[in-house]
Amino acid sequence: MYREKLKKIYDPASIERKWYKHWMEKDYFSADPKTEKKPYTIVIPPPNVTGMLTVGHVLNNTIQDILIRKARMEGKEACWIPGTDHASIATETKVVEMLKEKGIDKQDLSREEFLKYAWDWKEKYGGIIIKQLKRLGCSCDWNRERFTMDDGYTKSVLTAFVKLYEKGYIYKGHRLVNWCPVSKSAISDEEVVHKEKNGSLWYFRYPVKGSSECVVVATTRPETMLGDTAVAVNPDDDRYQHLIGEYIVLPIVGREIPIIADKYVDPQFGTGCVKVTPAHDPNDFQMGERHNLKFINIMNDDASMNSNVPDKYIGLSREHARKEIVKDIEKKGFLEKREDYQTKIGFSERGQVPIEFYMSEQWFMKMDELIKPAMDAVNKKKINFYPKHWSKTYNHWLSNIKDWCISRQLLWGHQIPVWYHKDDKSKIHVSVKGPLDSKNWIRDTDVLDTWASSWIWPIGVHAWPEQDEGLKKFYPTDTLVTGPDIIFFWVARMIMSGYEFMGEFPFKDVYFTSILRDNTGQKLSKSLGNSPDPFDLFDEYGTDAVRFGVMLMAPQGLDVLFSKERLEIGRNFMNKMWNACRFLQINIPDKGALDLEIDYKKTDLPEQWILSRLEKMIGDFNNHLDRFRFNEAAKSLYDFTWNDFCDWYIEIAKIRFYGGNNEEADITRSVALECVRSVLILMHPFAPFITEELWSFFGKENSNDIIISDWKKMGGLNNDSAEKSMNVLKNIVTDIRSVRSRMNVAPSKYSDIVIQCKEKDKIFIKEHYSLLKSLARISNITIGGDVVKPPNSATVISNSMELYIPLGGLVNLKEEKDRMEKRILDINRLLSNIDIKLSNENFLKRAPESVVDKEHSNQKKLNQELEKITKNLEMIK
RNA sequence: GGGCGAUUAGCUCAGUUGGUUAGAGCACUGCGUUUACACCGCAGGUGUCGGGAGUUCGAAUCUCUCAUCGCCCA
Repeated sequence: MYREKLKKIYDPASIERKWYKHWMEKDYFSADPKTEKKPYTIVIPPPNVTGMLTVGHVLNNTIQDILIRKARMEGKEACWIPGTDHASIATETKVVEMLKEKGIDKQDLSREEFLKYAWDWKEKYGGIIIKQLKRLGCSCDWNRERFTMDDGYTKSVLTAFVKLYEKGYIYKGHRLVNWCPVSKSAISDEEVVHKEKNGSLWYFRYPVKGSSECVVVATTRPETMLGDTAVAVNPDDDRYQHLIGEYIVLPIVGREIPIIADKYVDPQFGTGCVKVTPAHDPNDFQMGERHNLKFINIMNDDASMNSNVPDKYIGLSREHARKEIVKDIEKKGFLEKREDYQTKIGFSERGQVPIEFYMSEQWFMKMDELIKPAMDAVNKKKINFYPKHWSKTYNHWLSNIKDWCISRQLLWGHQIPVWYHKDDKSKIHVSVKGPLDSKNWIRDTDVLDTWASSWIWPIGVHAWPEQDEGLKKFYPTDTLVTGPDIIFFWVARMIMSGYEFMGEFPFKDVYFTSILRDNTGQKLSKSLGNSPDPFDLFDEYGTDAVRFGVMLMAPQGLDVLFSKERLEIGRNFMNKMWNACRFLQINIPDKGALDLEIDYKKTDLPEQWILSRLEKMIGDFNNHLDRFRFNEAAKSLYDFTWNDFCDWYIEIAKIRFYGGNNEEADITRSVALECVRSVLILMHPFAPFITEELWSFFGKENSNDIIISDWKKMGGLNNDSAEKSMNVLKNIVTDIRSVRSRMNVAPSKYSDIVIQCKEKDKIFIKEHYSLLKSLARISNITIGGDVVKPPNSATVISNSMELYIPLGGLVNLKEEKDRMEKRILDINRLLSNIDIKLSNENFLKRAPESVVDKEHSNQKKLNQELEKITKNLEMIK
């Protein structure tokens, strides 16, 4: 059958489009819940719906695609469920900014009006990242694409809320929460980023009422003094005993506040006397509760001063208020001193401004029962982490967990399914559908934390709480691939919700990807502008090359310094593969040759060797993938293909193809085809496009597309003795080339060679004359036990044979001598190390026999070599 | 302060359960355009495996300790 020829130049762009379209048309990606086949499922970590693809996504999604494509080829029902996340704060922030540019203030819009804008925004930008994932080659089941704010998913989220509410796990409380003054919403502990900042510590004198005495308190936040409702000392602190129970007249404000005794106060720190602001500090909050203090909230939701402060400060920003307070305190003589002070400040991850501790009414989720099975899952290895050291971080977080603040004062998200009766606010209704007499009720205005939406992703992508066939077949999933930065936000919480609602953990293995950094060590991120656009990389190198290059550079568990240059290795490899195939194609006659079967009995040493190497590579490759060592799998494939197959076997194949023996040539064809096909199969998950393209040329007649071809496993072609013998030949070839290169013999010239060796070696060498002659560029070989060294010849000892290459005047005796002397030094060093071992009785007694044998045989080999070199060195002297 | 990780060739990094004459890519040097590939081939040089101690017959690999750097949590 006629097949068209491979193009001389490999052009990634055209074949990428072609094959993705083909796969979609053939519907290879969709997963059938009705099949008998064993499922293999992954749910994508849903990217932000309005996000763009980053190099991090490339890494993460390539790994998932590798796992899914491999599973599909292994005959499993591979199901990769894609989708996007509504990313409450991030999206709302963007929409608010967009509105601002249009001159619209969010405050002036109703909920419905704002949501209309937000959905428009989502429609406009929502599809981008999905298109990008397709360009990357992801074989997701696109029929199952989900968005966390779809109706079905929303129903799941609200169901989860209602169930937990009914169980008593969700409650409303008036508490101090982390407050982001930019988004004007509560945020969770995990969304607060602590940063070390240079600040000041101010010491204020607070006058004691009815006395001339003052106490000195220190603070990093002077403006909060407007909300002070006590001063506290340690009950055992002798310095202040007489003041406990007395009152302070708060400067500027004039409020009288008590001096209380509380063990929380560290007498060693500062003056041992602290101001207490219960409405703006978590520790002070607790003291406030213990001592029944007043809670005075001094801020608006944007962190400006509210009407609970003296008139002149009302409306000032916290920064401005701070300056004014310090100025006024100083003016009134209450400022003791100011010191430089390093302090950690919590920043809002999204708003990029310092958070406030702010009193407000919020919804919380109790964690104490939910965490128990979740900890168990990882500790008892029902879920395995790769790399496993993340389980420590996981445990530490879970054992220090506090109740989760799940409400957000935002509009974009899942509105909390709680209704308050218009006539009696204390009457509440909690359900998915809402009250029947809805006109009598008002719904809670808050939305859920995005993570309280996405924590049910593995079940919400199906129709949970309905037990639909998708849920039954594809839950639990098999592997989760995600970044370690969301281990708390998402991974831990999915484990909790999965067990809570399904009684089964949502996945078996969690692979934590590398974090990509630039060459200064900074994390690649869009906001820093140091992340290249993956599309530029695809254009420049080809998508397969980027996928392969990224997989090659990302070892399990370590961060990666990413640079474009490191992708070149991927590109070069694709080019190498392409050209190796082209070579093969040129040398395979059109008719029937593609269906040649290997007859192992007729194979010669190089064939046995390359098949054995292939066999080992297949074993290693599978082994690495089973342990999620993607970089090592890629490396095994690369090494075999380049160093064994291309550098040696193809060169040997040329001898066969051009040698005129058709039977030999056909054996070579069958073996080379086996190698190429195996490599293509294993390589397909890493580089799907080029392998499908090449497979269309090299698959057997009428074979399936590679994407659904059978996976490659070891098949018993291991042959250690062939590998050993072949290594002898390869060493001889390399040694001869090395001599020729050193002596500046032109590569185009052929030389003669004289080999002095034992009879056994002579027989072996004679069998492989043609191979040696061709690979080492030799015209005549003289071989035997009694041959003599020709004059003016260079010498090399290879595998206990002495090789002489007559070179006439070309021999550089000085160089020959230096080289031999250097080698003698090396050998002596190695021998003395061996001597030390072999003269150690404990080594002989305790080391395994094979190790001792190896030392003996090395010793023997080295001694033989030493003897021969010494002899030859004598000859040149 | 607690936890985790890193430190191997000029650079970027592999190195599985202790036994290799410690590897790769890039960079560098020399030669080369032999009909798969210059995104190539052949040949070549480079290391006290961060310091110190310990366990062991044997340590890049295990333990302890110190140093430097990074990340996470308080």
